[in-house]
Amino acid sequence: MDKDQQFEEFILRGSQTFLQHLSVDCVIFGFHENQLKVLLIKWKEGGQWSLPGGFVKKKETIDGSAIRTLKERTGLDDIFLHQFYTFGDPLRGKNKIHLKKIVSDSWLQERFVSVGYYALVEYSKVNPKPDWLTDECRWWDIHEVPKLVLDHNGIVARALEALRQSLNDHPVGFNLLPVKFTMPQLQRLYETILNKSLDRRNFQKKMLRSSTLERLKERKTGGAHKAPYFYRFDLRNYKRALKEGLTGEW
Amino acid sequence: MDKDQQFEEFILRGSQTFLQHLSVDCVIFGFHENQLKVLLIKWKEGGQWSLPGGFVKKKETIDGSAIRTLKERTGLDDIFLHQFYTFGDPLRGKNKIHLKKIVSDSWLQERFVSVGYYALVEYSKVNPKPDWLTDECRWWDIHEVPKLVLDHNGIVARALEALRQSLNDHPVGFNLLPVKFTMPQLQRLYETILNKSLDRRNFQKKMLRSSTLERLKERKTGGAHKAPYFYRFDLRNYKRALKEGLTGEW
DNA sequence: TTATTATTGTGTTTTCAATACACATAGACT
DNA sequence: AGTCTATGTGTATTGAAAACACAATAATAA
Repeated sequence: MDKDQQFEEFILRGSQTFLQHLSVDCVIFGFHENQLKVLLIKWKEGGQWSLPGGFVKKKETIDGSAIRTLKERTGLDDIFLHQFYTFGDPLRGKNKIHLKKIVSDSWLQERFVSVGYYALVEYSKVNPKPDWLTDECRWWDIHEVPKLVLDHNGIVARALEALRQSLNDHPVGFNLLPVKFTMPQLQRLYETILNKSLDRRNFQKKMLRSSTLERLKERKTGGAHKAPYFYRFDLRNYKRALKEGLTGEW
Repeated sequence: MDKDQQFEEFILRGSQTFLQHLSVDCVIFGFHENQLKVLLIKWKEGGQWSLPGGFVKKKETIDGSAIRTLKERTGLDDIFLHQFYTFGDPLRGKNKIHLKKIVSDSWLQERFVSVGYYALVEYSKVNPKPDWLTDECRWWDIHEVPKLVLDHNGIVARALEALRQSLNDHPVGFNLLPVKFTMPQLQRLYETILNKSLDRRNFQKKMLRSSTLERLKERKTGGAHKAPYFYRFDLRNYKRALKEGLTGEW
C-alpha cells in the first residue's frame, strides 16, 4: 500500500479503528541551552504548525494513545506524561487543518474534543521524527512558538500553566535535565518555567532542603568562570518526595 | 410523546443529537451537619447508584453539558464547577448500566470516555431532582458512598483529591457554606475535606490572615455552649485572593 | 606570569508562617 | 450557683522565605 492509498484509507475508514470526535494533543517540553522548548510538527498540506497528537484507538487507553504519539515523535518510551485538561469548545475546529484531499463527509471533518497532555523529556535523547503527514518536526523556544492550528496556542499556554503549578509539588528537573547537571542549570530551568528570576542563594537552599539532590565531586569545566559542581537526583529521596509531596510554593 | 416513546427515541436516535463516545460526570459536593456530602442518583432500571452525568450535544461546550446536568439535578444556575480529569479506560464500561430495553447496537453500548467535573454547591439551596430515567436523587455522606456503576467510585475519589488540592489556592468555603457561617463550621468543612483534624487556634489565624473573612457582630445562638461569631466572606478580598492565589499548604 | 572579569560557593539577618500549647469566657443544663 | 464544654484569645518555638555580602576560581586578556 503506497502513501496515497494509506492516506485515502485513513480518511475514509479511520473511524473504524479510532474513536470518533476524540483526539489527543501532546505538549512536549524539553530544555536546551537554558531555554524551555516545545516540540512541534508542520503539516505537509497547508504548511501549518501544530502540536503533535493523534487519535484514540477503539480499544486503547487515552494515556496509551498519548504514549503512542510520543513514541512516534520522539522515539522514546517511558516518558513523564501528565493529562492536564480536555478541550471541548465546539468552535475550536474553526481554524481547521486544511487537507486538499479531504472528503466532505469524512470523520475528520467532525467536531473533535481533545485531551491535553504535557510531557517532559530530556532534550538530548529526543530524535524528532516527522511522519507521512508532516514534513517537519522540531523544537521551538517556548517564547517563540508560531501561530498554530486550531486552539493549539491556547493549549500550549495552559500546559505551561499546569507545569508551573506542578513545580510546587513535583521535582520537575529530574525529567527535563540530563543525569548530571549543575545548580545554575537547574535554576535556569525553574526560571524559564516560572518566567521570573530567582535568588541564587535562596534557590539553592530550597533545592537542597528537599534532599532530593546529591552533589558530586566532579565539577563542570569548560565554562568561562568558576566551575560549578555537578548534581544528580537522589532516586531514593526523590521517590519519597513524590509520595509525600514537596512543600513550599513559588 | 410518552415516557416509553421518549426512551425509545433516546436509545435509537440519541447519537443524532449527542456526540458519540463522550459523556460528562459530575461530582456534586455539599456540606451539611458538619459532613461533606455527594449528590447521587439511582437508575430505575437495575437500581444501581451513580454519579449524575449526561451527554454532550453536538453544538454544546463540554462545560455547557456539565452546567446543564447540574441545573437539571439541583435546580441551580451559576454553580462553581471545575473540570478535573478525563476518564478513558476502555474497560471502564465493564460494569455497565443494565437497561432491559437496550438495543444491542445502540450508541449507548459503545465505549464512553467521560470528562469529570466537580461542583461545589450550598446544600440548603439544592432541590435534588430525579428524572425520567432515575427514581432517586439524594445526598450521601462522602464516607458512606455505596457501590456505584462503572468506575464512578474512582471518579469520586479523584474528585475529592482534586478538591483537597484546590484547598491550597482557593477559598473553597465560599461555595459550600451559607452566606453567614461560624469559624467552627468552616473548620469542620476543611477537616472533612482533608480528613484530618486541625488545631482550632492555628486554623483561625490562618483563615483570618488571608483577609477574605469578615467577622460580624452577630453570634450564632441555640448551640449548647458559648456562642460563636458569624463570619462572611469579604467579596473584594476574596476575589483578589483568587487572582493572586493564596499561600500555604495543608 | 599576573591582573581582570564574571560566575559560583557560602554564609548572615530579618520577617513571617506553621506548630504546639494554656487560660479565660459564656451559653445551656443540673 | 455550679458544672460542663465549646469558643475566644494569647505566647513561645521552630523553620522557611526573602533580602543581602563577601570570598573563591576558571578562563581570558594584558
